[in-house]
Amino acid sequence: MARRSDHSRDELYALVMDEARNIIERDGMRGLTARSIATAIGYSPGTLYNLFDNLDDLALQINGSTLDDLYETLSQQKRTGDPEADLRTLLHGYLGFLERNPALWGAIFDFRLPPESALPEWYLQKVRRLMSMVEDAIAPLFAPGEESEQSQAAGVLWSSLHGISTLARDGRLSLVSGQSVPEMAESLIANYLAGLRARAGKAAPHA
Amino acid sequence: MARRSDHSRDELYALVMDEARNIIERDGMRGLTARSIATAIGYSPGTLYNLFDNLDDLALQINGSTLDDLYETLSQQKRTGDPEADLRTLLHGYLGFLERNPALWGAIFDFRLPPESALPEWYLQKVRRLMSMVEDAIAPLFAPGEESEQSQAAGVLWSSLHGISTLARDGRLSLVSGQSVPEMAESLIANYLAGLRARAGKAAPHA
DNA sequence: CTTGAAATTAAACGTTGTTCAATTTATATA
DNA sequence: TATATAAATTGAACAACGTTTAATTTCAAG
Repeated sequence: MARRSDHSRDELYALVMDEARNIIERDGMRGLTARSIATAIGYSPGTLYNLFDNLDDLALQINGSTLDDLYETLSQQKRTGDPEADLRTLLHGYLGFLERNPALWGAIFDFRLPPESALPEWYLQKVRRLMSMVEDAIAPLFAPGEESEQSQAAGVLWSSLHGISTLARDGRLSLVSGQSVPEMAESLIANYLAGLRARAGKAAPHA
Repeated sequence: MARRSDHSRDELYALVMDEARNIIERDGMRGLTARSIATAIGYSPGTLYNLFDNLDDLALQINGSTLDDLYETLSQQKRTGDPEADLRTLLHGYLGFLERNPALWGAIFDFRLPPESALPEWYLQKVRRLMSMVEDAIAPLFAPGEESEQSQAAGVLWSSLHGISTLARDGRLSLVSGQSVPEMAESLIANYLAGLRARAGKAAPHA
């Protein structure tokens, strides 16, 4: 019925986000309901709507913060300048993150906003920031003026990796004998880079 | 309250499936509710439970039939025996299907069953059957005894393609200038195959 | 013609996301 | 310090959801 001073607005926001993360990691996206969050933190469902537009907004905030987390993790890695080595470093950072936060990472792709509505710009920027890490790693393989090819290649690598880990998560890839995500991802990187290098060897030397 | 003879059991099943497909293609997975299907076909919600275990089961049946549709489509294509050509044929069959049934195809990946429960065997077989088409296409690149590498490569190609089209669908790939799904997919195939061929050139010749 | 199984429904239950008037408190102003 | 204003919180309500069940009607078999 009334105003409380248990938590500041920011504290409450953090409280909600933390509890939401707990629930997602425990019960998946299906368990994330307004009431489950509210009762867990000792507030009423209505309070959530003072902090978030709706549950979709809340989910989007969660996913945004997960993207930030991954970015922070990968940012602390060292780069060598060698594309394959750096890509593999990124890969294992990514896989480690995925292992530590499987459901939280899965939530990024479980979440679908209502059709016709697009992801907000602030969210897309977080994705772009991650993808440009890949772009930087493969930069040595491209000549000046090939920025478009470079970002396309980064996009291919990024989304392919996403595809591999996503299908693996659903068990949709438990097909033949021992196909592990790291193995498949390594295969992707090694072979795709080989292709890129071959192309560069033929086409690049002009300047 | 009573038995009707408007439709046989099979007719009713088909009626439900068709209407479910309509709804998914119009409103996405979010619009697929027991009541929306039932009222559209002039039955009551309860009737659905005479045909399906629950809505998850219904969704799984829909997705299974979508996998079948794609398989039929791809099966009618001609193969040449050249891996790259055949893969590109498969790719464009896939992309065409995706263009004709965007939401229906998306439903396959939107759908998440409750955690801890796995996809049924009959469903996984439909996925495997599709993936083995890729496996067959790249067969010439592998020597006898390399079946494991071959199916791994098929898995990589399949899930990477899935990743590309999925991220594109959500607008998560509209990043830089003109990155189209076909372009990215072609890049994936061309470069990954180049890598495979290079490897084969070095390692394969033993028999 | 009777009997039993199958199909269908209305109604109900518990849960969901979301809104809103009412209420309490904190803060700013005079 | 008293008072007005704004903010925060809630319970209660609403419509929609998935699902179950008892009751009812019809079909098919004996």
